[in-house]
Amino acid sequence: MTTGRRGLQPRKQPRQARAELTRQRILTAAAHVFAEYGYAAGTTNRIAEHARISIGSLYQYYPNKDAILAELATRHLDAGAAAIRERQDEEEPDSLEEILRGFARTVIENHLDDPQLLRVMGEQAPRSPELFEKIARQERERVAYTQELLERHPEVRVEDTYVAARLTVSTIELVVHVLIAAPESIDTTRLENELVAMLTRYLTAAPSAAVAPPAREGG
Amino acid sequence: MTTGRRGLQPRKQPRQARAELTRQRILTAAAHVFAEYGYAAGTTNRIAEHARISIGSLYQYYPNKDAILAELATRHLDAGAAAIRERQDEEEPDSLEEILRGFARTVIENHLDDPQLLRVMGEQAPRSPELFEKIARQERERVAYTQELLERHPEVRVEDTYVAARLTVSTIELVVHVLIAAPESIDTTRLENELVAMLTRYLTAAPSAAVAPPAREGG
DNA sequence: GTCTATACCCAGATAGAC
DNA sequence: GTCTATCTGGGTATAGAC
Repeated sequence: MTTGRRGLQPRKQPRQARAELTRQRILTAAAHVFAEYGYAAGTTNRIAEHARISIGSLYQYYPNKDAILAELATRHLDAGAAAIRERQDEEEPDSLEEILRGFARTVIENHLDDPQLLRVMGEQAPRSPELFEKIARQERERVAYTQELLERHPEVRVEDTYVAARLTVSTIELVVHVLIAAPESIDTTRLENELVAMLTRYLTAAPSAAVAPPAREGG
Repeated sequence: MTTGRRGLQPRKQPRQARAELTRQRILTAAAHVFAEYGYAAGTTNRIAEHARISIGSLYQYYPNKDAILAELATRHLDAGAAAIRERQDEEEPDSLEEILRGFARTVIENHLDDPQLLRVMGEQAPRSPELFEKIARQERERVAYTQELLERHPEVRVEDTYVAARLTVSTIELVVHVLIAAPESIDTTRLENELVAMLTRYLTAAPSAAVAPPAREGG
């Protein structure tokens, strides 16, 4: 077995497969390193070290540090979008509460694997214009979808569906984001229940009831 | 008017006053620069430039970059804490709704002057252990205070006051934080109303009502 | 007490051998 | 295609003149 060959091709080129594997190793290492050290201290050297490849090799696969984080972020975003779309494809439950529950659960599940990394990505990462735009677009899509939902659902009672949709989307994402990553973490089922309860009541109660104080001087 | 003197003192020494003024200049410049460029790109050179002093002078007043940001953060935190305490000293309104409204309004007001800076501080700043601890302590205090409030208030109906308190505090702070800084901003009064409505309904409705689906098979 | 000039540090990125 | 060794850039921080 010298420089073997197995036919006419110069070599059974494993380029794509191996390369893809290496990329994956780098991403996994990067996720670990960013989660543990944060963005700034998550150096490419550390990432390479943790991936058991040299720094030179790392730069064969990614042009720079931001590109690595951007790919992690993109994958997370895509996974989230896919999960939501998937859920939408199943037929929608009737009650608003169950719809919200599905939404909350999806977001929670999407945050479970590596809350620390998610925290770093969401909070410390410098967002490139493209990434920023991607995030913004996804946000807008969710708000639009939610607004539409609020408008067609008979249980809903809110004055301004756009504001309500933004509040709903933001609340779920933000609260899940920080409470999952919080040091003293909350049971996820409970978190889901409370979020759902909060939003359901908000969206289905008559708007004026809670906002205006009970008439005081008779009328 | 040569090197004038006005009495026996070597000179009306303006040390403290001028120094304090310079510190303030630096802080103001830093706030501007951090808000505009973010933490990493908000270099000390830029800060000095914007404050119209030399980089050398800047380091006469602050030992390093983090110290500058830490002081900005500390001032914000202290201002917030003071505002809340102040509000507590006035007598508390009776209705839960008005209490929550006061809380929400205070947080909103505290975020109005420089949302961008707040965003950078909250999201990108490397938190030193001391600063981190300070933030955590303030968070715990607010949660504890809120929990106590929930426990003694007759309108409140929640299973777990601790979880409810955390959710309440997190929701107000997070949602205000991002929606104020959002590109397409929401009217603050509306934001306040919606938040108050959401939380009031959440905290005062009977817990089981919204969580359990309406009985389906008769019972 | 303020400045200019510069030293230092270290992470990102590259060159070139193998 | 992977490595080691090295360069580069620029931000932080300091030295020393004035």
